[in-house]
Amino acid sequence: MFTLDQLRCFVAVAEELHFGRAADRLRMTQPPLSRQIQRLEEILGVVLLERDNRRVALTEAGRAFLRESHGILAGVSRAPETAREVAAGRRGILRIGFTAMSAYSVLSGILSALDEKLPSVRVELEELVTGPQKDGIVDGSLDLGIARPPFDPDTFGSHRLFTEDLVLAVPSDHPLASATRPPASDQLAQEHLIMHSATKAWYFHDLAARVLPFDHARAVHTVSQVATIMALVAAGRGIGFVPESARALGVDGVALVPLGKPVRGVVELYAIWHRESTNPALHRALEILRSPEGFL
Amino acid sequence: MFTLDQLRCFVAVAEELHFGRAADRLRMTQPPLSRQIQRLEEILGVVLLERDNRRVALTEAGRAFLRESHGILAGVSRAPETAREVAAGRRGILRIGFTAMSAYSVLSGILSALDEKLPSVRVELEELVTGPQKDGIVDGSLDLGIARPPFDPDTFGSHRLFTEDLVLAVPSDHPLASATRPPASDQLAQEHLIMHSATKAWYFHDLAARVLPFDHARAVHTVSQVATIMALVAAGRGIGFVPESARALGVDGVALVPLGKPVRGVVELYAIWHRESTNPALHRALEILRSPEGFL
DNA sequence: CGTCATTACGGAATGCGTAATGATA
DNA sequence: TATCATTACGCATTCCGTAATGACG
Repeated sequence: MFTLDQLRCFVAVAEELHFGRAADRLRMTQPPLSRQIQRLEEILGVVLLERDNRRVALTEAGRAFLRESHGILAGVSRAPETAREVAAGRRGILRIGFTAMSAYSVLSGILSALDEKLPSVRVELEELVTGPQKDGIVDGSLDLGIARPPFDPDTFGSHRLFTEDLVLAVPSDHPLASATRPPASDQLAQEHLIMHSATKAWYFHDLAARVLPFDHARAVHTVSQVATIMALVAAGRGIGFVPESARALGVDGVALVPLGKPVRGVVELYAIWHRESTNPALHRALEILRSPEGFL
Repeated sequence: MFTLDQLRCFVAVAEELHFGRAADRLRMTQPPLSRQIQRLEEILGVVLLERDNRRVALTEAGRAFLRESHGILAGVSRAPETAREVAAGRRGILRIGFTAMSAYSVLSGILSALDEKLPSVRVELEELVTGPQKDGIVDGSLDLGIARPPFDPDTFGSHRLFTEDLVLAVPSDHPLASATRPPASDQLAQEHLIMHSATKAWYFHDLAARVLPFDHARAVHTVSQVATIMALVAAGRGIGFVPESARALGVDGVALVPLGKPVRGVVELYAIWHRESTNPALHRALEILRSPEGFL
């Protein structure tokens, strides 16, 4: 089979149509150039250049081979740069898992920052709750998760992206909506409570339970999505705890009431990744997420 | 710069993820394979394979470089075959010039035959009268012409493709249209004659003049295209000489009247080419045009 | 101690450059 | 006779294969 050097020799001669000038361009002398062309033709079994002692011209086959050669050499010069860019994390694929609610807080800022700082990194997104995100990171199908704590620090690296308050979602016409002070426990005790699922949304479930010890019997619905709580509250089925970013959902007929100091900043969102990931694009992305100016 | 051998080595290892099996597949021993990979990584300045004594895995950069390598090697294996096919005339470009009238006789048959016998030869068509076809063939912008004689046999190779009769185009309601015998010279002498241009369509001009010595004063129009003659005859402006294939134009109100023995087969159409053309596709095409079964 | 990647070393082949040849205008 | 591609030859480099080494389970 022919070599890349033979290709480069042929391209030079084909473009110069002169062995002397081609050799000059290749920083070599004519004789080895001549032999490389001969050898290439011999290997191919095709005459590429019609030449006598006065004139050099391409045959039709030579023209076709020249086109192919250009393509090959273009690939050859592109390949190392591509590999280096991937190795440096400036190019590649970053598969990100995110919780539905993060789309209303940090996600768009993260995506904009990645787009700006790592334009050649392709980002693939998948909406998943925290559990499946961890699974995906462990089995390698995800590079980065945007998820709720806690995480096993032995397998996951993590970085806190965002904290927000837990607030109370009540119907707009409810007395609590126009109260000037945070509601007291005994005020809440009288309300129907729309709870998060203890299995599918245990993060919010546990958070709410920690903030307000409550009687499970009063839970009128058990849902897994924040947006569903908002809809049920709007429908007058009860009240519920939601993160403040639920405000971005813009559900009519729902007011979000602050709960006071104990729940200030208790809702956390983390970036998580596999500690042993070798994806360079991930590490570049983490630098950006951790940088002082952040991603907003 | 790296070599194709290094690429092949890398691809084998990347696909097998095992130096021993890869070396086996490449019909070589492990040590040189190991060194080739090391050398490739050194040249690129990038780690392509994560390996310890038990496990071989691709890095992200390695995955990217593997994709590029596949592309390069595909080009490398395609290029020689392409060159050989072009050299054999089974692939390439054939630029054909043709006269407008040939589109009503032989052209479509020729194109079908080329399409069938030389499917990988791309045919480019240009409608030109004989003069410019010759120019194009001489300066190399055309490979094949479909033109009217004569040709200088020193520069042009030629092959007669088609002969047809010269016929008389008359209005359908003209007495000559319903005559049972070819018109005599004195009958024609009384008619207005629509003549071909002596410069742009000298072939038909001379042909008509040879068949029927006539008085130039009686020429009422001078046109360069057969189709124009047909239109003028239909409009009742006179009569004219046209090749029989003008019937395919299907102009209403025009009857084509035979002229008798002296003009049987006098209209000729030739394939012409440069005697020194080196385009292999041309020679394959000529084999087809000259073959007994022809191109119809 | 067996497996598998890597290093060490000797021999063969490939490819360069200089010098000579040949062919053409 | 000048130009330009090609052949001849000597030297350096590269690369293979065999043998030895080293690390890990």
